[in-house]
Amino acid sequence: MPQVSERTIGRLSLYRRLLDEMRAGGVMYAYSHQLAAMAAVSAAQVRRDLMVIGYSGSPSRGYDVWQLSQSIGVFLDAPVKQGIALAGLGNLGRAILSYFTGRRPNLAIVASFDNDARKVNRFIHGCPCYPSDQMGRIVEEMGIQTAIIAVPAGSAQAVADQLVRAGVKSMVNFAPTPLRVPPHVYVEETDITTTLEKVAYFARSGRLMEDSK
Amino acid sequence: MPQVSERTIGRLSLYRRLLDEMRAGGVMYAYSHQLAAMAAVSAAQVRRDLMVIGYSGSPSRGYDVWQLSQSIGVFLDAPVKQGIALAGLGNLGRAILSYFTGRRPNLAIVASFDNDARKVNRFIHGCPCYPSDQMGRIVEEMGIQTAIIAVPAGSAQAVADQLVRAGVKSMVNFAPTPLRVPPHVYVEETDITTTLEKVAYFARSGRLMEDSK
DNA sequence: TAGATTGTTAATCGATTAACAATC
DNA sequence: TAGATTGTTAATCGATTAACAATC
Repeated sequence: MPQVSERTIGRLSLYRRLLDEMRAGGVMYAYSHQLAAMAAVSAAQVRRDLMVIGYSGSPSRGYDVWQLSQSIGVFLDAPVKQGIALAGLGNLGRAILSYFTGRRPNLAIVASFDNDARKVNRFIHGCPCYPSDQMGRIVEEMGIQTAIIAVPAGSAQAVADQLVRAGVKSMVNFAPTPLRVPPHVYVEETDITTTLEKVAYFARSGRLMEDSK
Repeated sequence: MPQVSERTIGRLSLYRRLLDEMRAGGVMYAYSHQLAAMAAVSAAQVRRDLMVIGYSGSPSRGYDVWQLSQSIGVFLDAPVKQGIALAGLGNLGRAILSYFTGRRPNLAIVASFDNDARKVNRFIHGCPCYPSDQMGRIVEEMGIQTAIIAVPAGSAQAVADQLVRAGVKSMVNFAPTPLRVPPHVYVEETDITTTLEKVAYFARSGRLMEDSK
């Protein structure tokens, strides 16, 4: 398998979503420039990304929508079921859980953790919720390698450390504090305050976009 | 004011958060390499970013933590109060609202919108919730230029169109469908499915990180 | 065929890093 | 002073785009 950059992975995921929408609309073939317009990238970029995963289009008809969606799936999806752990079942944790449940066949949040006695030892959105102090043991036993951190900033680092010790290899961090992890662990930071600050800034200045046109 | 890239804005926001933590811990001066380690960038990058906003450090003591935090604020923060609209008060909308309330003095979610009769015409987390069909009028009257989209995928584009017509210039989109907007509008896409797919991919392959070391 | 696409390479572009004289 | 920092420029790196022969 080729070495694929983070951005390419993100775009492939997006292409698949767009393709699935097209397929639902009865479209059978798509040209690179159509996909490009929807994904807001260049047509050459689309072609290059698809080349990377070894998929070819036809000069006359473009890309077969269904087959391409399948090919992206082969590349992106877990070959076997891959469980995800969710730390923290506050508003955000529950939103993620309810939103993600059932989206991808081989990718599911299989265990969640919280301190709140009212949530613990129950099923929430179809997912079992365990007490936080058993997180390390359960994650290790289940062989979970991916985790979502949706706990308050104050406990995020401690939770991350526990997860890494339990064998987790990649995480999404929603807590507003950057995590320090060993180099072999991949962390995607998604901080809402930073995002809002950025967006508010561009609402005021707006110049970057104008200049690029 | 200089032209500043999207990434730089994001890093500045992060530096400020780190500086504020340091300040809370009683630290008065910070060197570029300290900030760099915490933000996971190079020291030269930190220096360059701070140069961009016109802030200088001292070769002997590094950067004054309090003054630097202030300087970043002058650059990043809204000079006057800047209101944000929130479309959709499901789990995710409420999580964003409760999380962001009171974080930034001049940046606040001042109006939220939903269809649910049980939420409408009440204050939720201190923010008024209005019926969705009045969104355009209210956003326009309040002069709101930034919006958060936290509605289901099916209605996201229609909501975005309404917001753009009402004068919104930048948005954060949490709905799992890319938005089409005029070129003068800035949109930050934050799709949780894509993020999870990406992170799960790197849990399996993990090669990108190993190679970069 | 003619036309618009494709895969693929070369050129471009921008961000990041490395290097170094100036500074405290 | 000596040492470690700083601001600032040049070199590097990687991603993106432009270009074009090959293809249907």
